[in-house]
Amino acid sequence: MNDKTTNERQSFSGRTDFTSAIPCARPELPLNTKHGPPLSISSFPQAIVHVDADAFFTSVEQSLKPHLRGLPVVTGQERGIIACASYEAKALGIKRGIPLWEARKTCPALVVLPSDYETYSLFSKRMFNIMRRYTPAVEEYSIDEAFLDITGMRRMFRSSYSDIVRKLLADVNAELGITVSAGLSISKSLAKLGSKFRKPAGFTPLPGRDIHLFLANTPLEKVWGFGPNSVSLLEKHGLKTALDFVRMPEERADRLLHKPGREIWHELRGNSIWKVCAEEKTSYTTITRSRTFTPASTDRHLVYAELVKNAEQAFAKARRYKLRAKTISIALRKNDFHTIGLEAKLSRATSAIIEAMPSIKSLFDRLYSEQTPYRTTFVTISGLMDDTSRQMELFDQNVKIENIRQLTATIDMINDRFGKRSICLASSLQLPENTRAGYPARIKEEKIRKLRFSIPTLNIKV
DNA sequence: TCTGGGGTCCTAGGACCC
DNA sequence: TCTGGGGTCCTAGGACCC
Repeated sequence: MNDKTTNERQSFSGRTDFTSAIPCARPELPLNTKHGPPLSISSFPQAIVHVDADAFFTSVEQSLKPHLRGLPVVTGQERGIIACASYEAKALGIKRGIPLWEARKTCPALVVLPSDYETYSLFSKRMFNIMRRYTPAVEEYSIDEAFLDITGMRRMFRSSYSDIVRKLLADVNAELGITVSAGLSISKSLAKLGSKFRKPAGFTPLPGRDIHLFLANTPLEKVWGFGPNSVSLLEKHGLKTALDFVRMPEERADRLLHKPGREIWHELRGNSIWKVCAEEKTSYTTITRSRTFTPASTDRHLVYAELVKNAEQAFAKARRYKLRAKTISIALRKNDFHTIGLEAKLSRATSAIIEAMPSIKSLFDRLYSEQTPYRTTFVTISGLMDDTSRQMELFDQNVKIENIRQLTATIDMINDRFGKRSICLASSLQLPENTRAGYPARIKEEKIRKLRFSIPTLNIKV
């Protein structure tokens, strides 16, 4: 028996350090009777890393503005709600999602900044580029998270997987002045659990033979893919930890939670189901733009203008990705958060908002009711398809369509050069009467349908 | 958790066809 | 007219993610 490794095995429940490398040769360990034998892993083990930046937005701000380091900083000024809190702010009990006035009450010295997404995106890109120096298999999962597949990289770097990750974290820290945390294991789910285990600037390797010990201390809600509904269902069946979940037969996991549950079951056992996907996102199935305005408004023109603004942005994004939309839906959210919507199919898929304007106007007129305060407007375009092929339909007014295409392209160019909304639709400017756009793509009357928005499920634990 | 903004995937069930 | 079985496609709604 080996004392060192025994200590390491206890490290998940005790808070001691756990930084052993995945591929190190260690003597066979005695079975831990409490948590049972290790899980058997059938697939070829891969080395997957999950990197998660610590309090990303505020870290970027503190990196760029050294006088903010060590201070409680939050972003989200423009919304009045905290989007990100620095670790100094978190230490004072200030969390994401709470209103600013409340946070200021707790901490009068709080530094409140507006969110600067362009800068954050730039840092994000730099961070991913640092990762690509280690492996081309980098999946940009979100602005501040990535998965890396470093399987087979040990020889090239002449070091263990753990040391590769440590070096990567050090590079990010040195070059960007921000800290990130990482997990290293044999599946995405496990790597993700690892990166969350110790933050900030933490690194948790999770070797296959110790998975069961880690899962024994992982509550269900920490598992990637288990939301409130799945957790409450599993708890009703007497489960408490991720280990309870993976110890049940696969068929039972499948019966309770279907395909997603079955996949999580495999992932947590170290059978990698979800591959690291390094391909850049090139398309969308839906594009949504929404905006909340405070206070809520009963002003028809304002609400309509906000809606049109969303539509303009949604179509602009569609054009950026060379897509056109067949379906458009709009929704309005009332002050009580009740949300109503309508959806319609266009007679022809389009990427030009002026073609869709009659439909938007018509949907809005049906949906809007006077004297009702609305707080949010939504526009979603879907049924998106490739817009690069110029297929003219036989009976369409081809000249008109081509004119619209050229007009739209010109407007895009001007807005690119002189800034967003240099040219925009008059109806998005809250003018009293909207100009009628007499363009051909109209909704088919019979195609309009009501949208239902479900109220978030309440999970009451008995 | 006092509620911003942007997405994805899965499943069940119905329509439709042979 | 009655009848069987099976496949595909689409839609609505649920659940989850950052």
